[in-house]
This record gives sequence, structure tokens and C-alpha cells, in this order.
Amino acid sequence: MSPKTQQQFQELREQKKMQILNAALKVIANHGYNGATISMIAREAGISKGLLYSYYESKEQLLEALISFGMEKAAAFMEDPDAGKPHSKESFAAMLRKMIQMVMQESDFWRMYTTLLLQPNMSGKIQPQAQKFVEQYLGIYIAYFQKKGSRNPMAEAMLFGAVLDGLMFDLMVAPDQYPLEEVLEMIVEKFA
Amino acid sequence: MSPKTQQQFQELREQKKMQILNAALKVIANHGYNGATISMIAREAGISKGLLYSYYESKEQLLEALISFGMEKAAAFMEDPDAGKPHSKESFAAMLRKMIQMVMQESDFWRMYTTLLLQPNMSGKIQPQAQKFVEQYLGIYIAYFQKKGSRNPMAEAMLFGAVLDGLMFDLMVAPDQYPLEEVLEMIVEKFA
DNA sequence: TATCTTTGACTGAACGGTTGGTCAAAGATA
DNA sequence: TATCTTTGACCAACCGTTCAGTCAAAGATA
Repeated sequence: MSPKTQQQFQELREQKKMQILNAALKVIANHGYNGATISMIAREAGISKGLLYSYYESKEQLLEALISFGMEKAAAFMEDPDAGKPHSKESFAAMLRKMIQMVMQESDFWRMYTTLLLQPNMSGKIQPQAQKFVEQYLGIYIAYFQKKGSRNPMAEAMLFGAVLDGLMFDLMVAPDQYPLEEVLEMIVEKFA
Repeated sequence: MSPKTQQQFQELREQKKMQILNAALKVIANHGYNGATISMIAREAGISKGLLYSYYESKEQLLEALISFGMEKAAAFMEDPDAGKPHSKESFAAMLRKMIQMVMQESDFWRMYTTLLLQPNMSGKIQPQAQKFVEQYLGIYIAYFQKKGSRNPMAEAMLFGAVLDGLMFDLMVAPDQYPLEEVLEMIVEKFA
């Protein structure tokens, strides 16, 4: 059959696929989709250009894989019972912290995500999955503000969404020297 | 001497320069700097590729002109006494509205601005002017929250900055169907 | 008025360099 | 040996940029 078992090859390929994905994410996040070249990505992944095409059939498909992978991670985070549905001031603060942590841990992905959403000719690639994600966490917070007795739960949830988006943006642009703790306290004070 | 007076030429050139600038802004905002080609920009401006180079010496310099022009507009807005330094709940709401209006009116510019800031290899082009702008309006709001007796004026101003950034982002991504009025009311309720 | 001259805006073919993508050949392993 | 991985030279297409040449408009001349 083959010099290595099918399973051995499968595992090796899966591993290398991840290696390429991570390299692509880093390069595309820093240079934009059009600014990132296949050569740059291959170099970052430590492989040749040709090999990349044995794992992903085109640059566009590589981007799609990148988006799917990142959004699946985000969806998994949302479904984590450990982080879901805040009921008290404390769990609100905990979920807020977890969310920030997720964004900062995967900051390359979220930078790419943001950039893609802002470019109409690219946004189609990410819009559907993004919309689903936003609706999901919006629903959670509408429920929270409803339970809290907000005068307008939907508006408060959307404003809180804007806070998260803005905080995410500010942290991505200037990750150092941001007084995160003090701002988080202020958010809890105003929203929790 | 000359077939047209120097002044006539000057005016014509100034006019066409604007025409190119607007075309470039539209194309670059929608496709990103690297995704936008000189051909696309020239086509959008209704001129030939060659002519563009008699007005701007390179694609990079065109981008710089775009940034300068947009940031000067923004700076002019900040210095407008009509919009400066909120002292009361009402003037806070008025300035908030004016700011949103500016961003939506120049949404192409702010989309480009955001995208550039998020890409490290591009951010150098806009970072200095952006920083100056942010510091300026941050100062205004630190003073406002100080006067209001906030427990932590700096943190509250930064949080308010995040609100503006997030709201701006949400409006750029989904300009229609955003419940702006209700969210603005909520902002005034929480911050003014 | 009719003709000539001068000007600079304007065009698009062409250039060198880079891109995404292909492929024949070499390498590695059991 | 048989099979899959890996390489990098290679290609057509496209990029930003240049430049030789065209053109309409307006002053100058008689």
C-alpha cells in the first residue's frame, strides 16, 4: 500500500494543515488578505509555495478555512457552559473577562475578522457566520438586561455590544498601556 | 504667453485633484489599500491611469494625501466651537450626535482609517495623526467627566471612547436597521 | 476674422517586477 | 520498490509606473 499507513499520513497532514493555518492567520492579520502573498505565508510556515497548494487549493479557500476555524472556536466558546448566560453581577463580570481574554488570545483572528467586515467586497465571506455569532451573544445579553429590569433591554444590549466592539478595537490597536482593569470596573459599574 | 492663465490651470488642477481623491477614497475604503488598483481608481475618477500620475506621484503618496485630507477635516470638526467641550447633559447629547453624523457622513474615510490602524505594516502611516486626534477628544471628555464628579474620569472617558469606537464600527458594518436613536438615548442616560 | 503658435491636460501601450498557481523531478520512508 | 511528500523553477496575468505622442483651448498676429 504505502510506506506509512493511511492513518499516519492523515495525522501528519492534519498537523501540517494547522501549521499552515497559523502562519496564514499571522501574515493575513498583519498585511491584509491582498497584502499577504502565498510566498510570505509559505515562508512563515517553513514550507515551500508548492506544498501549500497540496493542502489548500487556492488562496481564497485558505481564507475560508481560516474563517471557519476561527468562528468555530468562537462558537465553541459561546457554548461553553462555564462562560454562558450571566445571572448575577459576578457572573456578568466573569463572562466579560472571559470574552476579553478570548479576543486577546486570538487577536490575530479578530483583527482579520474586523478588517474583512469593513471591506464590502470581502465581507460576504464572513458576514453570515459573523451575523449568527453576534445574534447569539446579543440574545444572551438581551435576556440579561431584561431580567435586570432594564427600561429598554434591546438598546442596552446593543450598546453593550458596542462597548465590547470598541474595547476590542482599542485593545487591538494599543494592547499595551491600556488601563484595562479600570475600564472593566467601569463597565461592570454601569452595566452589570 | 500661455493659452490659459496660470490661475485657470491651477483651479482646474485643484478640482481634478479632488475628483481623484474622492474616487481613491471610495475604492480604497471598499477594497483596502492593496486590493485597490490604480486602474480601478482611475476608472472611478473617469480619467486615464497616466493622468493620475500627473496629480499624485505614487499610490503611496495618494494614500498619504487621502489621510491628510480626512484627518484635517476631522481636526476642523474638533476645533469647531459649535461642537466643542460639552458642559451640560444637553450639550453632551448634541456633541455625541454631531460626532456620529461626522462619522456617517465620512464613513468611507473612517472605514479606511480603521482598516489601516488594524494592520501593523500600514498603521505607521496613520498612527501619529490618529493618536493626536484621539488624545484631543479624550482630553475633552476627561474634563467633562471630571466636572461631573466621576469617581474615575480617565477610565470613564476611555470607556466612552470605546463606546464611540464600537458604535462607529457597528454603524459602518450595518448602517441600515441600526436602532441608533434608542442606543443614543441609552448612552446619554449612562454617561451624560 | 482667419490662421498660427504655444501650452499643459490627457491617453494608453509598454516595461520591469510580482503575483497566484502548476508541475516534473527529487527525497523520504517502510 | 512503491507511494506519498516536498521542492523550486516556471508561467500567464496583473501590478504600479513611465513616456512618446495627441488634443482642445486660448493668446498672438495680420
